[in-house]
Amino acid sequence: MTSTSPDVKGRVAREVTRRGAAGVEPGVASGTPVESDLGWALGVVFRRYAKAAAAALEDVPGGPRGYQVLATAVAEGPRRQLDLAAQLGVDRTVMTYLLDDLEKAGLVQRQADPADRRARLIVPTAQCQELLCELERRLGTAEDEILGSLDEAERSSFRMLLQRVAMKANAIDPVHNACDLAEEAIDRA
Amino acid sequence: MTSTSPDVKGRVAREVTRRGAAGVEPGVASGTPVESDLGWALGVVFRRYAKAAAAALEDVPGGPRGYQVLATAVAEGPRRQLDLAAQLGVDRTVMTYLLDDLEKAGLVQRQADPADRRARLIVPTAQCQELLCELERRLGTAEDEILGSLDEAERSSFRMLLQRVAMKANAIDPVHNACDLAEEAIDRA
DNA sequence: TATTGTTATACTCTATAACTATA
DNA sequence: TATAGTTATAGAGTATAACAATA
Repeated sequence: MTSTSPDVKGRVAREVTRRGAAGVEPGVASGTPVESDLGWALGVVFRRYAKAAAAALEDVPGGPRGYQVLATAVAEGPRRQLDLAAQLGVDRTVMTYLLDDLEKAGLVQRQADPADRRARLIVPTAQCQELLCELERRLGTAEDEILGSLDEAERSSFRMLLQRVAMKANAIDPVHNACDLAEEAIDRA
Repeated sequence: MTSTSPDVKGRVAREVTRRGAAGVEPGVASGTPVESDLGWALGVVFRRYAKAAAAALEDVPGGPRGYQVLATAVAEGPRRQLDLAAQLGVDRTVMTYLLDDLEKAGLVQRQADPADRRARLIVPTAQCQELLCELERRLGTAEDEILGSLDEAERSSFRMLLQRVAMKANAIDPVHNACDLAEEAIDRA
């Protein structure tokens, strides 16, 4: 635990992102002095969750991303390929590869949109529905493990606070604007 | 906001990682039904923080990773290049490039380790110290913005709970084991 | 002419392997 | 022989650009 750092000055030893906004590798925290740091804790928890989720979704083509496509397609009904890409924040070319794999696995089908023959509607198969139920279960288990150090009351408190922070973060960041896109999609339908 | 999802089944529409454990692009949440999900919230908050940190550390060679190197070097004193790499969880080849840039910017120097002429000690310069103070300030501001939706009491409560979750996550995951490496380093010195 | 989706290509980041200089 | 560090190379993953089909 870098247990050898009595000379840390203030928050200088903080752990920021542990990999920038683009890296991948795990990275480990360095211990005592940094553990009071938000960025460090956030990074550790997030990566732990990401790792657990990736493990739970290992057999899904495209991993977590593939899962998101399936979940969205099931939850919101058949959607056009490009809308799906925009909503999930993935590049449209990536979406092509992703769907190639998912289709090959028999989890979705590409159907021509009767309203616009250029577009393809992504429709989940029955097999997809089944799989999602199982994945749901696994992800729930993973969540519980992550929050294992908190009792029930703390857990719900933590979830609530995190939710509020997330809501604000999401509101501030005008990223891809899935909301607007979704809205448009309704109008179009 | 995917405001159009009255038919969501259970937690099927949850947002996992929004990019897998390896992706990069931002990705946006889809709204109402998923906002009760841990993975979604975690992803949003983490990415928001990562983004803010990256922006705050924009002028640091190597970005957040470069910052970590500097912070560690300052906090723990001159360390050997390879130990630093192991501790921060970066590949040793990446560390070479990283240090090339940091050295070019006059933030660190590579000095031959008198105890082992193969090794290089990474020593921060005075300029590095100055820069770190400024970066500390910026990062603190970024943190405050992230937690802007919480009042003081909630903020400290959130930090505490997150810390506990992080401690456990960090303990469970036997990743690179910076602790052991650090321990070894002491014995060696 | 603009847009959906595909393909091919290029770019970025990271890891692997080979090399040097020391030990 | 093994290790610290460098360099060159190859490998994912992503984004850009050109293309076909349709609007």
